[in-house]
Amino acid sequence: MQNVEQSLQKQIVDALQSLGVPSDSIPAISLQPTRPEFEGDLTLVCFPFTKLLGKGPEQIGQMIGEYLSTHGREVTGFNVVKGFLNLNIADRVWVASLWNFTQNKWVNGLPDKGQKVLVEFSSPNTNKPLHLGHLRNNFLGASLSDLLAFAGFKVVKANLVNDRGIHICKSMVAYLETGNGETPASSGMKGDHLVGKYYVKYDQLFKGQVAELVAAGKTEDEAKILAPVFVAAKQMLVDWEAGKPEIIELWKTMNGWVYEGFNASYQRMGVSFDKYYYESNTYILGKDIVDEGVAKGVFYRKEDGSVWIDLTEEGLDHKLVLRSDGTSVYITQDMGTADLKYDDFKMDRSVYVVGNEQDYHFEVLFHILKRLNRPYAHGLFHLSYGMVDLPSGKMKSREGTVVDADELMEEMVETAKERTQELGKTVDFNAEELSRLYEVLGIGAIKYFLLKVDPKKRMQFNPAESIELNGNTATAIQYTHARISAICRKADQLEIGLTMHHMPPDLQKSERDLMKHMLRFVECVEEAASAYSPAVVANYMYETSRLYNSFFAHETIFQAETPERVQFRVALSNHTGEILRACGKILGIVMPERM
RNA sequence: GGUCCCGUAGCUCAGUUGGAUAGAGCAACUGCCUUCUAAGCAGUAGGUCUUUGGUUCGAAUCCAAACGGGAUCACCA
Repeated sequence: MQNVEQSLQKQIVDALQSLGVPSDSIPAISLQPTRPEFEGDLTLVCFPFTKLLGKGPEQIGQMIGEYLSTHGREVTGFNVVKGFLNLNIADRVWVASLWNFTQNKWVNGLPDKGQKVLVEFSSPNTNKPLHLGHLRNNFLGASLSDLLAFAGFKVVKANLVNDRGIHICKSMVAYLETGNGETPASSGMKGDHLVGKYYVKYDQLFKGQVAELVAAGKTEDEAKILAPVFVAAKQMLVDWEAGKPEIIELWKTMNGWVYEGFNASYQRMGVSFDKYYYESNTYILGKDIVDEGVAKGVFYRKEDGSVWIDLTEEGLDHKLVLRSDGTSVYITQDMGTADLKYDDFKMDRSVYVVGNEQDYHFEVLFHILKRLNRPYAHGLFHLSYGMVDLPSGKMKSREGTVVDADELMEEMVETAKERTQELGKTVDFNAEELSRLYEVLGIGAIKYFLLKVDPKKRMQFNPAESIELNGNTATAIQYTHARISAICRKADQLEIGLTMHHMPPDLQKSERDLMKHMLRFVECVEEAASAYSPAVVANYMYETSRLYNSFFAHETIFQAETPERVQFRVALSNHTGEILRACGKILGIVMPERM
């Protein structure tokens, strides 16, 4: 498509010049796909030229149309409706473009861009298991990484694990008080779920103790500070920072259980990392940057010793970067970690996949790093995604409305299994093939469901209805791929080549529509990469699948009139399959050969 | 209250560098499996693009205000 458009754009510029428009006053020419209700393939909007030429848009359209059909080789006809010049493009141009597309092997990835991007995502707390919100984060981060890699960036995937702090101590306190030495092995529970159980336990203990204290005459606020489990958790945090051996030991043990659990979840999710950072190591970082900032005059110190930055020039307010007691706040260690990442990887860009509730935090962080003249400051990007809501609104752990990631994955794989069995097309699959298929379908469905929506937007998930397997879903796309694979298998048997080498004299509408869309693949990937949006790829993939299905339903492949036409349609199918696999690779969705 | 984000079919979402009569899927209703996989295809119905004003040849898209929803504004992380 790019070739066609570029060539036409040049011709249009020529046409305008021949009509007497000076070349330096010609605006950028943009062609758009012709709306289906009109005849034509590409449309030029002529209104912008009316002032340049002093003529009406229809007249201009007529003149440019005539120029293009007499001077160029692509345009075979045209019509002008109001100010819109609709151009018919010769079928052989589409076929040649697609051939060129396949020759370039763009379905394997775009040329190297010579830039490195670090993508930080997942970043879980080690006190509870992953939930639906984490799934969105992880799938976004993983697919963004694959998308950028596909688009030609060198990508580093980083996970900054929040493995310390008061929330971890809460689980530990509850475990010490009520755990009776329970372990994942003894309880049969996944490690992260076991630790999560004690985090919930802590909350129960805490509430009970607060109620008792209130009954004994304390105010609510006093009670919250005096509750013995809270006191114990705070003490434990102090002991942890002091390196008290038995606390460190317990911390390591319980975090170990959590990591085992997380690793199992990550594996099922198909998510992996190149680099792990741990807050237990990074939380001390950043204080030297505070000193540096004070010395440079970027920060200022108040009489009480606290350090601040004035961001009123940027439209924000004054922000604390170090407490009066000299301890760090969140942003202190984020400054330190930013430096650390750059020291480790010297990346050109750094993406943080973090929920939009932290928009303000990252705005502040990025401003600070710019003020500090960090060399990497201009490559920072916060991929801010919306939360996943339930029909009842926000997920609330206290109300038990959290959708657990492991449970959801299990349920969807089960749903995929039931549906597959109902349809009964997999009788010759062995047990291993079946379970792999259920996994691919179930996990794919969740991924697609979460990825097809623009990351920035909040989205809704209804747990009562499991994720659809019909319509705009991964399953339907996977099904299209399985159909294509069947075509390719049959073609193989008949010894028909899978790569395009025959040019049909004319195209059917469904063939042309599919081809025009296929030719937008590169453009789609580039757009998705620059928008940091896997959703662009997901929508493109669905449209590809839809157009193929339409082609598949309207045209016969192996019964086509001539052997050339059969070969062409086989090749068209095969190349569609390549595109679906490429999109699937970007989104982390496996395309099965059969289903 | 300040700042930021969002508001498109009954529901879930596309479409937003300004272009023609705003698109899919689900749900509802009609057709299509003796033929390459019907997890599909084709069709019907469903819209004052929250509202009002502005910018212009042209606005779902840009600007302003209002209304509605959400987030954030900690010496929390």
